[in-house]
This record gives sequence, structure tokens and C-alpha cells, in this order.
Amino acid sequence: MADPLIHSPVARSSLVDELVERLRADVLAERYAPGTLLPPERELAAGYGVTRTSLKHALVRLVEAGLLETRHGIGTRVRDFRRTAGPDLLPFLVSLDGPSWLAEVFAVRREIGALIAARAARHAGEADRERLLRLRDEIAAAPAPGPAQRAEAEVHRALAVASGNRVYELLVNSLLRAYDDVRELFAAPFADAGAAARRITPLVEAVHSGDPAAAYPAADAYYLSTERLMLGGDGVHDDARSDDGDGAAARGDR
Amino acid sequence: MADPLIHSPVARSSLVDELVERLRADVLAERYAPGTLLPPERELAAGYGVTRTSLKHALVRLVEAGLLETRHGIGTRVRDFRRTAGPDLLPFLVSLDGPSWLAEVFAVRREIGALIAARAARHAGEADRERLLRLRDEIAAAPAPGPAQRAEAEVHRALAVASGNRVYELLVNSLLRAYDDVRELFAAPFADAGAAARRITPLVEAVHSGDPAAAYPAADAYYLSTERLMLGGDGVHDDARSDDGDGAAARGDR
DNA sequence: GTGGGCCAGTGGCTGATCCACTGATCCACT
DNA sequence: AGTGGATCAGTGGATCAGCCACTGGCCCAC
Repeated sequence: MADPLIHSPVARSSLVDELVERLRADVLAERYAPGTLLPPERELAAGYGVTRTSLKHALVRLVEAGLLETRHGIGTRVRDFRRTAGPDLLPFLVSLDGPSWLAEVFAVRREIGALIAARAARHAGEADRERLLRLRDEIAAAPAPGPAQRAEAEVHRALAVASGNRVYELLVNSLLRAYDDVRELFAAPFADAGAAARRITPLVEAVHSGDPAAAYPAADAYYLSTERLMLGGDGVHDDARSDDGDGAAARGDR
Repeated sequence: MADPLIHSPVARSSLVDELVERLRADVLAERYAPGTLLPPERELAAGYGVTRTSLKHALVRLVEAGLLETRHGIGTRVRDFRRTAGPDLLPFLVSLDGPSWLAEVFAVRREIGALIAARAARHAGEADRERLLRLRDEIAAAPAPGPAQRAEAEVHRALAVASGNRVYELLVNSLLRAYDDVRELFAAPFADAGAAARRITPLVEAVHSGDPAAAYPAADAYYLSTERLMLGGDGVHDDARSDDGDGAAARGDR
């Protein structure tokens, strides 16, 4: 008895969802060049074989995401997402472009994670501290990689909450989502719950003890270790304030 | 002659825009409690005096922003934005709640700005470095606070680009937008272009010289100084790795 | 009890229609 | 020649009435 499986609701996606996905992919792949006008809605709708109303719902979502810009009487213009989009776009960039973006996400997660941990050590209240310990135990006791990874994500969130700065909470929301989709692909290295608990324990304890100077490097080491687990190999060179997960592959023009 | 004024297009907002704004305000003010269902679309549309189609366009945008969640056959549920929204929500939180969020945004900007500056010092290419100098000169020569502030924002962007990590670019996009709306309210303290240039010069030069160890504190000092200009007073205490702009006012439950 | 079928209520989507805005063009007037 | 206004075609904005698809609760036959 008892739930043998967590049933994540079968991802049924609506017509508009599909449409958004295709349009977004087309925009991100620069099949519509930045700065140019999209074809008129009536035409686009016909092209995709949907009503203009449905197409509009899709466009409106991409506008909200910062990828498009529509002006009445003119048309819908493609924007340069590097200048206009926020980190909420990361999940799609990661799943489209793969390792290049992922590495950069991890690099940021590590650097910001250290900041957050240091703040958390300074600001965490009693409730925050207890929550961290509880989550650590939850990881150690996790019956499968899935729950363990979820609990680990909760630790990230809990640290952000404990940091006492809500902006960090929002940031962490975006960063976590950025690799949500790929997380399950990396379940294997996380199969050993004991090891996972051992990785995260120094961080949790440093924050719990309230010592920022200890929390900072502990977070750095922790994020580096998970990064290595997920990206495989040694990932990055490891000097004091180490580097990268670089965008060398990435840097465009301008 | 020559343009005496920059005409920013008169912010005409469409019906749907208004609708989104009202709904978002209602959600953020928790007039619809998180976790509860919104009234049915037909009813809601009637209540706001618009078509169901228009209401839908508005709802779809809020779903995209992470504030709502709609399920076919069930209804539209209000989500807890602290858990689900990303930093793209910041502009609205800032303009609704005012100083409390703004202070936290600045705190994050300062901490992350220092990280970015240090990375930029390490990774900036020749083009990046020249762009920084050019922008610095542009600030010094700015004829009015408006252009100066815009050029300053460009420096933030340029630093993110120079950091070689595109995730930081997206982060900076969101953070800049977070106080876009209030920026003009603080034009007065920025009237002196010479002073603005003097504030930012040490940062630009530290990055330009390629020394991360110099760039980090230079960025910290720079962001602290602009923070003080905008928030007034001394803002925060200023020890080595200083603090806050705290969320003491903020921390909710959970 | 238990399973199946029904049904009311919800969001999803359609297609036709009209409105409002933009920019180009043309023309009358100066 | 130059200026200003009218017109027009093309675009997105918004509406409407209607039907479809999904959900959950209810009831009834078994």
C-alpha cells in the first residue's frame, strides 16, 4: 500500500501551449531575426493553422516573457532576448541549447549560492535553522533520488528564505527552474542518499552555526560538488575563488 | 536645435494591460488568497465588465508570470508568488510596496554587482573594456540626469556582458527593470554629471585594468554610493562585507 | 460497497465582425 | 517648393455567440 509512485500529472499541453513552444523556439533560434517584424497575425495564424484568437494568446505570453513586442497598427517585433528577457527564460534556453547554458547557470548558482549562504548564516531565525536540519535529515532518509533531489532544492529555497532578502527567493526560484527539466536526467549520480547528505551537511551546519565566514566556502564547495556530479568530470579548475563554467563558447557580438 | 527633449512614447495602455494590472495588484495584495480559486472566467469577466476573451488574455499573462495556474475543468488558482515567481515580478512589487522591496533589490544589486565586476575584470575582452571607457565618458558628458542614468544602466549591462556569463546578463536585465519606474523619481541627486562620473570611474578603471581583487570592492563602493543617493540618508552601516537593506520588515510565515 | 454513467460547471478554442491605430500617399493650399 | 490635412490600406485590439473538452460529484444499477 501507500503511494508506490508519485504521479506527476501527465503533461497534457494545450494548443496554445504548443504554439507558444514553437514560436519561442523559433524566436530563440533566431529563425525570426531580432528587430524584424513577425508576419501579420492573420497570416501567422493561418500558417500555424489556428485561429487568430489562439495565436494571440500565444503571442501575448511571449510578449510577457520579453521576447516580442507588439504595437498597435504596426506589428509584432522580435526583441533581442539577451537585452530584454529575464532569468525566467532560462529553462527554455537550457533545454534548447543544452550544456552551454547549463554550465553558466551552475556557475551563477554557485557564486550566488555562496552569497545567500553567508547572509543566511547572519540572518537565519530559529525556525529557519530548524527547517534546514529537518531538510538535511530528509535527504539522508530519502528512499529514492527523486525525493532527495526535491529536498535538496528545498534546501536552496530555505537558504534564500533564511537570507532575509526576498529578492534572493525570487532569484532562486528562477535558477531552480532553469534546470528542473534536466534534473531527472541526472538522477543516477544522486542515487546514494547517504552521500548526498554528506555533501550538504557541512553547508547546513555552517549556516546553522551562524558563522558567515564558514558558510561562504561551505556553500562554494557544496555547489561545486553537485556541479561536478551533474556536469560530469571535473568541470572546472578549483583555485581559491574559482571560475567559470564559462561563456567562452557563447559571447556574441556587441 | 537638435532634439530638446526625448519623447518617450506616451504610455497608452490597452484594456488588457489595465486588466492585467488590476488583477496583478489584486493578487499581490492577496485580495485573492494564495491557493484559492478565482471566480469562474465568465463571472470574473462580467465583474470587470470585459469580454471573456479579453479577460483570458489577461489571465494568460499572469499565468506566464507565475502568479496564477489554470486547470481545464477546474478553475484558476492563485499561486504563492514567493515560491513560484521569478525576478521579472520585481518591478511590480517595487511599485506596489515601495521602499521595502526597493531596499532589498539594491542590496542584491550590490552583492551581485561585485561578483559581476570581479568576473568582468577577469574576462573582459578588448571591446568590452573600450565600451566601458566610452560609457564612462558618456556619463561625464551627459547633458541631463536622464541620459546619465541611462548610460549608467548601460554600464551595468556592459559589465554583465563582459563577465562572460550570459545568465548574469539576464539577471541584470531583471534587476535594472526592477527600479526603472522609480529611477526618474530620483533624477535630482544625479543632476551633477561630473559627480556621477567620479562615482563610477574607480569601478570602470578597476575592471579595465583587469584586477578582480580591485574590481570587487570598487563595485561594492560604487553600488553603495548610488544606493545612498537613491534611498537617501546613510542607508546602511558600512563595514568590510556589509549588510542588508534588510528584509526584516518582510519575512513572512513558513 | 462498488463501479459506471450522467450531468452541471469549468476552461479551451473557434470564426466572424467591428474598432483603433499607424504610416504612406496624395493633394489642396500657401 | 513646402506645409498641412485628408484618405486609405494594413495592422493589432476587442467583442460576441457558440461549441468542445475536461473535471468532479452525484446517483443508480449491480
